[in-house]
Amino acid sequence: MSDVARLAGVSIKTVSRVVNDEPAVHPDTAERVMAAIEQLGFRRNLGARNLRRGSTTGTIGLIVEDVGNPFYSELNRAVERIATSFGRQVLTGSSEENSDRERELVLEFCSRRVDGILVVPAGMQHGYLVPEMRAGTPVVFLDRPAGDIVADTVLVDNIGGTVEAVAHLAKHGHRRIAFLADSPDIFTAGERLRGFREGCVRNGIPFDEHLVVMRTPTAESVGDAVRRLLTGPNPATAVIAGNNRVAVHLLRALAHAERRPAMISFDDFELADLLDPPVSVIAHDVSALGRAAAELLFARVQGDQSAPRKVVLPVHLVARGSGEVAPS
Amino acid sequence: MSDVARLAGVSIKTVSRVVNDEPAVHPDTAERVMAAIEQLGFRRNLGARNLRRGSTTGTIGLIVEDVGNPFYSELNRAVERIATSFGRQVLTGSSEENSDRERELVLEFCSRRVDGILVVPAGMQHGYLVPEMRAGTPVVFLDRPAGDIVADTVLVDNIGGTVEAVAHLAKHGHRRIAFLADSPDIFTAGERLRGFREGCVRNGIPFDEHLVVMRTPTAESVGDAVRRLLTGPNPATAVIAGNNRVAVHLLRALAHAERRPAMISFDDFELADLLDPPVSVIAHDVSALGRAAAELLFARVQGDQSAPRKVVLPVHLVARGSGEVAPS
DNA sequence: CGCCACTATGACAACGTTGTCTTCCAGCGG
DNA sequence: CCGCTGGAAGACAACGTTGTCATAGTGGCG
Repeated sequence: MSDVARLAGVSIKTVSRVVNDEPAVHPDTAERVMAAIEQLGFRRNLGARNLRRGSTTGTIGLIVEDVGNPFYSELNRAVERIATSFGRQVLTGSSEENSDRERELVLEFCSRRVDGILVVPAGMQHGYLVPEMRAGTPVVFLDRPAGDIVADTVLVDNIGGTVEAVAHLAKHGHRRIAFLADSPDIFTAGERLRGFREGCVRNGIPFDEHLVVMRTPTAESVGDAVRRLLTGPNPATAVIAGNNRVAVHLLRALAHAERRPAMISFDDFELADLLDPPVSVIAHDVSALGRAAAELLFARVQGDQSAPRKVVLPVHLVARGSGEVAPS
Repeated sequence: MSDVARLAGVSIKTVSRVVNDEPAVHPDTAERVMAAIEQLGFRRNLGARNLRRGSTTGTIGLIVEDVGNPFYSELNRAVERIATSFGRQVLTGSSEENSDRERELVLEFCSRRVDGILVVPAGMQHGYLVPEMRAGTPVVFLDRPAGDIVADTVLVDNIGGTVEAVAHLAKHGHRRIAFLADSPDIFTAGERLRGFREGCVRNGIPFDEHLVVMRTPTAESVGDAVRRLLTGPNPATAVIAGNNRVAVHLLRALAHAERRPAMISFDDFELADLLDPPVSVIAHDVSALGRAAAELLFARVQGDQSAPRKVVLPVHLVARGSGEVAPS
């Protein structure tokens, strides 16, 4: 800036006035300054500006499990849209389902003085956030709640959705329904399991823990589960996939099976409708999830001091065929 | 920091020494300072630190068309991995295929003094980048080249891949091959069209521009194209989809068609192998694309001054069935 | 002609850090 | 007892901005 000032023959303050479109600058002077800016390729340093003004940095942080997972990237996009509408930029990070990494990312974002943080938490302990939140950084949890603190949270109806899935399969005659989900450490997986139990109870289906497999979904883990649950003397006739990753691995494992069970996936996913048979899903609006969380965050950023809110978004069953197969 | 200093009964500089793990601080003093930091929830302001030290901000910018598109989110993830390994954070932004928005994002990132920028350019004019690059912000273009400046670029072999697709279809007897791609303004779409022409020439297929449709892919635009190209007296017997978005819309448009053409998609996509028939694709390693670009960027960040590089990554045909259908 | 109001500009401090230099004090050898 | 060394800590300036206040010039009005 001082280079610009020297070149334009004005003081540094006048340059500041010009870049900030302040009035009270003579048009000729402004012209000279602009020319100097152009010539030197000057660009004001936002970091210094924010420091001096004590203003917000105009950034928010978003932490998800994996920005490459279509579910989270859709979330990311929805958040970005809202952020853009509020003139903010988004710092993203993948926690890789590791609570240490989550913590590291959050604290790093706080050091950067983001205006707020959206987090799909990996861990169950969030005490480390208390000083940050007290210091004025709003935090909104999405898809999963905070472990041990009260904070704004936006979730989907995990239990209700899974209950509905069980009911749907029961209606089509299934009595042996398998439940394949991610590790029970993950909130959504645990809740969906609860919904699964509840659904069994409500539909008079005896809950059989041998039909439940909860592990980080990989081709191997899901393949193993499929072999175990769907063969033998008393196999499952239907499967509920606890999330989109499980569903994809499940589909691949079933691709060459001689007998395919009925199937319902929690989470919709691209092309589910074009498979053969099309995959029935418990769908929810991922964009709405991101939007709701981001809007809540910006309300906080703008000073909303009301009590922490908990929002639960609805889910709905989309019957496409795979869940309507009768047991054989 | 001065609050911490006051509480610990030391000078502000000593606090600085403690938070920076500098030696020459008495253990007892350090203890007192740490306690004060804990008690006050102090977190050092990275912005101020970077300003004072004149160091880099530890962030890079990534601009893609749409962070929600699985192709770009995979790219994003690969970039994030490299960035993390270099201790950097990633600011992301979606240009929405709008060159003004691209420019805005780039300049905003520059104002924030990112250490470097990765961009999948939307526009063809990048003169605005010259001052920024001269000022020392490295920029690497990925998936598409810069319009009118020389800069590091990482691409995939668009032409070669499409030539291969045509050859494959020709080998299975197709002579009327349609080419459906995104708007010709987009570099990759244009290159793939060139590959398509070249493939036709090499295989003795007369190039028929009526079989080429290049428009932003939506359900409508692709649906229209399908109706036009695949019905009538002399329909196409095979289709090449110019990218993953076109492919998805194409599949949906073909879902209920009585006669399905052979099909090959440029870009692999999730579940392509599980459709019926499985979709043959021109695959390339999206993660490798992001990795290569990010590694090149960090080489520049660390002072590599060599001439701008242009990297072209290979592609390969994955035959799964949809491209091996004989013409009817 | 003197005073005022107003416009255009600049000097200076401060934002939260950290690098440099200085100060203070204890311990030690001569 | 003196001077020297080295460890511990502080004073101060500076990073690139901008808010506040001061200053210089200009034109109008009584």
